[in-house]
Amino acid sequence: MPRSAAKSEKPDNNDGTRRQILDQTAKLLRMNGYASTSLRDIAAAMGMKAGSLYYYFASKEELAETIMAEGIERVRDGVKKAMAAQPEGADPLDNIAVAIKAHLQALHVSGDYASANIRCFAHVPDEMKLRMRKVRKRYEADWRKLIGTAREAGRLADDVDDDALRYVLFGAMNWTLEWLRRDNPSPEQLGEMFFRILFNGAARAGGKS
Amino acid sequence: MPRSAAKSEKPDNNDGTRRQILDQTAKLLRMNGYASTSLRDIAAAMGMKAGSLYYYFASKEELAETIMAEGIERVRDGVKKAMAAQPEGADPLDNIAVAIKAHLQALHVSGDYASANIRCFAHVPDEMKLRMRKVRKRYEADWRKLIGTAREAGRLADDVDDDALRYVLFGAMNWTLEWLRRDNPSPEQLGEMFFRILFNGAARAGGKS
DNA sequence: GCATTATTCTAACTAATGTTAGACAGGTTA
DNA sequence: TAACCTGTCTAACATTAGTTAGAATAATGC
Repeated sequence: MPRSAAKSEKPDNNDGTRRQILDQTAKLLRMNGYASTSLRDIAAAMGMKAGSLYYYFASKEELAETIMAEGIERVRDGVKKAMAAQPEGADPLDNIAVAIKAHLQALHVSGDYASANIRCFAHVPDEMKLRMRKVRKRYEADWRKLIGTAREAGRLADDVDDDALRYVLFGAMNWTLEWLRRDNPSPEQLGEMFFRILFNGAARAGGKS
Repeated sequence: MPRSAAKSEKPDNNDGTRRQILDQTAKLLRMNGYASTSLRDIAAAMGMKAGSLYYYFASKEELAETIMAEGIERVRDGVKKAMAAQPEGADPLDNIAVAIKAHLQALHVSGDYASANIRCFAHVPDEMKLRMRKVRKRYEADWRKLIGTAREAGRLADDVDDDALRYVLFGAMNWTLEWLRRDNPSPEQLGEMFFRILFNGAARAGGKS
């Protein structure tokens, strides 16, 4: 009898081989990208043969899509959990600072899934890109809300565009994948500094501009 | 007799077929990435056959590397030109604002080369990545200097780290490739807003934090 | 017009890719 | 023991990749 619950034909338990395949593939996708990661590479990392992967996934595309979608959801969950731990009625800007740290944390600590998403998105088949955009939109909506709340609370400058602010935030955070090394500052320190720059400004106060 | 000058065996003129190949390839690399862009795709876009490309380039790698290196150099030149047009002794922060606009301009107006670089860097062969890093370092040094000058002039806040500021800048600017559409604000408007946020801060002045 | 050079094509080669069908071993159930 | 299911492997398939050698075409110089 299959170990999985009685609802599905294919194994979808999160503890066994399937999860290991996802983990290994996420790592490879993050490092090498979509097209350069072959099923034989993945199988080799698992100590199996390429054909065996089809017992768990219908195609390379399904495998990759599972990882990339989960990547966003993990970051989303990380941010959501961090927000839930915030006291009721906290300063909206504090909330954003916490969200930035949570996002960076999820991205860099065991963040192969999220990294795979960001790294592979541009080069993935088109239909898959469409579905992925929907998942991204959901996370984007979370940030819209975060920023919107700060706006309503009068905590944001009048001449700052909310969309532009969100784009700058995402850019600063996700771009860390391009350069962040093991010996770099921790996500906490980094998030602290990012918030400092983006919300208080890098210019010395009382400058002539 | 070859049309090119007498120094080289292979054509390296910038006006003919070779340049068209580079242009078409840059567009494809930007759209589809390194591994998903085949020499047959490139040849088809040129109206030629794959084998013919080898008359101009020794390998796919050389072709891609030429484009990616040139991509950075173009942005670099764009910023350099913009800086040269600045008046002597201009405010260092003004210079940075101008540099941001120039970078965005180069990235999005006929910016297939630079976009190809950013899009493909992570998935390119390792030795090539090493060489590319050197080119990137040169451009990075330009920004180090820009920021360093502002720092020395006392125009930057004491508790802002120069490296972090540079990373945030690069992230905000380069991440626009992930979302910028034709109907979005112009590079000038965008650069204006980015500078506004990053240097004056998104928070309303006189807030409680 | 002839020889030479520049440019492109043809046609193949090898290696690698995603994918599939069927065999095999091990354990489980009856 | 016999039947069955799970997980893996074998071995191949069609396709596509980068690359190459040599033929074919077009332009140029004398």
